[in-house]
Amino acid sequence: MKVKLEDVAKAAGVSPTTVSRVLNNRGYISELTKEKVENAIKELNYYPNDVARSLFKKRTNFIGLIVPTVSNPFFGELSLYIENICSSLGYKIILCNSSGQLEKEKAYATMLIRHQVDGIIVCSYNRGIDTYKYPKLPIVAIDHYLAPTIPVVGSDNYMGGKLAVQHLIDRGCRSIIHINGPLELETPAQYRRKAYEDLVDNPITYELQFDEEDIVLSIRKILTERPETDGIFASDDMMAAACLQVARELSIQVPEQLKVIGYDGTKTTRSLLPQLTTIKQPIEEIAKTSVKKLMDMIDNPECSGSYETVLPVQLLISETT
Amino acid sequence: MKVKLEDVAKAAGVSPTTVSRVLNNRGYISELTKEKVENAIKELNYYPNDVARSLFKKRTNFIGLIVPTVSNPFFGELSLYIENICSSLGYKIILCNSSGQLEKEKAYATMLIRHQVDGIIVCSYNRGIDTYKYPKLPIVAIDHYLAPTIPVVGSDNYMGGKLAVQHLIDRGCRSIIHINGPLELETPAQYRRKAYEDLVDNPITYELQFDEEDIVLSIRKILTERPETDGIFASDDMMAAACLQVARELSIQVPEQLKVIGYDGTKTTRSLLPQLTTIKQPIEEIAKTSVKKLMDMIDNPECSGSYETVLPVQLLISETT
DNA sequence: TTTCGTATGTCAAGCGGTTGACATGTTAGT
DNA sequence: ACTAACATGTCAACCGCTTGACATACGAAA
Repeated sequence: MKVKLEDVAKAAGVSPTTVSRVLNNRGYISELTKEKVENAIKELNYYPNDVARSLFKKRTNFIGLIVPTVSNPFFGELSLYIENICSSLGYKIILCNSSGQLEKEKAYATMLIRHQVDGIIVCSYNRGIDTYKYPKLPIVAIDHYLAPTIPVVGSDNYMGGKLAVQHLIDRGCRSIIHINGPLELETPAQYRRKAYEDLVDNPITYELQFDEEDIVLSIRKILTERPETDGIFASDDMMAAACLQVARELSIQVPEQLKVIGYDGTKTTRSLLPQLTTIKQPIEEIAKTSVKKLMDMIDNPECSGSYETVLPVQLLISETT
Repeated sequence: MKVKLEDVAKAAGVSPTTVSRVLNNRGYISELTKEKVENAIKELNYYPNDVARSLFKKRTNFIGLIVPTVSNPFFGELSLYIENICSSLGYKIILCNSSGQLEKEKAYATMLIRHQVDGIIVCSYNRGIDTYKYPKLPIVAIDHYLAPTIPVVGSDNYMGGKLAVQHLIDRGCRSIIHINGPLELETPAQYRRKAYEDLVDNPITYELQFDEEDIVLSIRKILTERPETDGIFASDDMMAAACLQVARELSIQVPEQLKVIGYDGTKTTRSLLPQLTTIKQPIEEIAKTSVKKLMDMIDNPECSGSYETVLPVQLLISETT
């Protein structure tokens, strides 16, 4: 049987209440008693049961984190920062990889509520999940509009798109295309596209819907069909990498014949593919801001605060443009 | 106030016991009652409190996952698979990024025990954390020897090292060095090094201890000091990428003058740096096996099963060798 | 008619810890 | 000697749900 508070009390020769007092630093405790209790805890190898504690306190110190997949460098990095910050604040992360699937995301949201999480950070695709309307559950969305009442933290996507496209134009590109994934529906990321469409005369946007192999396939098709293309603004670095790969296959010289710019600028990308010109998102800032916002909402259930936070992005020029 | 089981009972005009029966599919319930209860649940927007349930059941369905950092593609991918599999089995993941720091890892282990996790999967560096000796807590380690009793799942590191080094030799390298991080102490990954040292006449292993910039710095130093080097076996793809970067800086032609082989072969690396020759670890298999093993231990507290599982690796030849 | 399986209800204990109320005793300060 | 502050204890309620025990009905099969 597991050691419980009562056992500690017996071993220390004090009452359960006293042990609880020591554990929670409440009321009056003499140094002596405190030591006795602490010794008993060590000797019995006692760990307080946080499930019981949570039940009583109605506070679990759990935060749900829903991302499409942590294996993507952007979300991986974001998750790392979010987890680190939360951990330093005494919160724990329940990790959910939704794969961008509505059903999965719904199931995760339900699970999180049942587990009485204190709040949720969502950076996944799907709208209209009623679960998010659960009374006063603090939720922060990263780069996605979930509902009119849910605050959004993200980077300046319009500016990012503008920086990227303007850079391609400055480098002399005349036939620029834009490639993005299926992710960008109803998200602030649509502003990247908006910027592209605002800056370019005959904007052509490709929306690639499938998994990786399909993406390479699609890009090959695009580049073959539109050989005049001399600039690609990809909506993330993985897409940009796929473009570079296809360009190599087709013996298209980058950056001479074709310039490619990505988006995200994660550490991983910068390590593995430092040649890639890209727009760097302030991932750590996004993490900090979302956690801070969430904490505000948790501590202050009514105050809504600013609805949308937009953080600055940065153009990282390298060798693909 | 939150809706509770009792409220549902009232709304449905039945007893709490009956609601619980519907919720848990126990005992006799007529279709009619079931419907009444389910309707009440929907109308009241009721979510059962899993904290209370866990307390009673002494089962949380939580699995702790300790990794150095999910932002590393290898651990990110591993975490994704582990989470997906667990999720499909009704388990939730508590994510812990230890940064390889002993103190952090200890704190995480304690936290997980307090939260009554049903099991822990560890793929972090540190040995000798007493917490892992907590009575009969099911633990599986990935690629790390934590304690004599804790089962280890990993890939065939010796074979991986051998494949890598033999490949370099076959490609004509005569002066091969090995670079690894600080991670490889007391881990099966040391066998990669062992293989290297077994295959090469004058083995020279560099252990890089610091963060990324330092790594690039160190590699630059190494390549400058040992210009005769014509082959590098890096202990992971990130290191290999750093080598490639430095080679470019120093105008060393890869693969003509220098051949580089990495280790891990994650999807991310294969997307961002498809040119890299590397040893591919069976990440999904590692995830599956560890989860399965953990589940066995959870369901079957005594049975220990095989202590070490070794999964096959694969040489992916590309353009850097 | 008896008995069994079905369907529901009431009740109370329990999971492990927290907390407030209240009692009692010890010190120290005035 | 009297009052506070300090130190500890007992007791019971509570967090929300589960479960076993037990009671009560109803219809159907034996």
